[in-house]
Amino acid sequence: MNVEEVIKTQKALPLGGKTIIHLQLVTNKVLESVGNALKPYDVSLQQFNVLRILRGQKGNPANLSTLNERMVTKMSNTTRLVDKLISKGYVKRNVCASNRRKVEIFITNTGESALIEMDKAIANAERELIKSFTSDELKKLNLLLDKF
Amino acid sequence: MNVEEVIKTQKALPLGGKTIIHLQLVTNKVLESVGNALKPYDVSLQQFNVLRILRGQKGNPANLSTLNERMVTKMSNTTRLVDKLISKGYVKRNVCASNRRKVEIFITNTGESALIEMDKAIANAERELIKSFTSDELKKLNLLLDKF
DNA sequence: CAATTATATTTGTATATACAATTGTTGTAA
DNA sequence: TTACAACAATTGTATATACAAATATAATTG
Repeated sequence: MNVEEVIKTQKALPLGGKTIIHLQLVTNKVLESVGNALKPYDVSLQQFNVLRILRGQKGNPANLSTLNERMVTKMSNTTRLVDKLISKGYVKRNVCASNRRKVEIFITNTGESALIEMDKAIANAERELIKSFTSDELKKLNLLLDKF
Repeated sequence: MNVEEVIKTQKALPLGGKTIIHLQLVTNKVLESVGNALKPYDVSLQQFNVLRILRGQKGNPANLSTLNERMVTKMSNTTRLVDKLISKGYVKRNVCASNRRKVEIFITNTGESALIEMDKAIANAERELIKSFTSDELKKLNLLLDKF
């Protein structure tokens, strides 16, 4: 992906600015590809992400603040995101007995099995995205990204 | 920026998936920082981007399709984005005389001087974002991003 | 030259996101 | 024990974005 070509600019961009734009373009591509992979399951990347977090809880419930902390993008209205997952039957929500301010959110069996399918789709999309990288290059890339 | 720490996961992520998440996290940070830099000028990153494209035209008008092609993120409703820039007095729009389907969009003098201020703010934000990088590292990062 | 197709933009609508205000509950200190 | 502050989630509202449909103009073709 050549930045100058994608945004059709004739003059070379300064290195810093180019990097910033480059990151945005690559991330756009990633989000589009991953979003498409999830389309058949009618969930957004955020929703998928929440399902994965809930599975990671291994039966223990998560409350909203926990979800918010662990999501890739914080979005303040996790309530409504969970509402959507509930309406699809993928998660359940109870008021926490010991502290009625909190809620307990669980993934359902339906959610778990749907998630297994989504995992496959996402794995394919990811494999396709990084197909030009060697494992060493990916490591280098992660080390560089760590510097941000 | 340590991915596992940010999303508070205990187990190590697979390299490919980690890279994908890493890119999102870094880009979130970039967008937040750049967005904050533009806040005093009451323009979004997209709007700033359009102003820069128009300046690059050096007096020549741009029509909507040209803008769309050159924007970092395509968004289909460039009309309304331009509406907002017009309401701020930063750009002007005329119907193209030779082809009445097209519009001609120009940056105004007000827009040019505002843009100079925004440039400074963006340059500061970018400098801050990439402060831990050597120029060589930035080059390497761009080469790796090209592989997507 | 009338009808059709292609082009360029605009508009409508649904969904997503950000931010602030509100509600309900719990903890705490006078 | 009654205020008051802190906490957790929810709701309201404005703005942003994505996608499809509609409008207006121009080009093409029989």
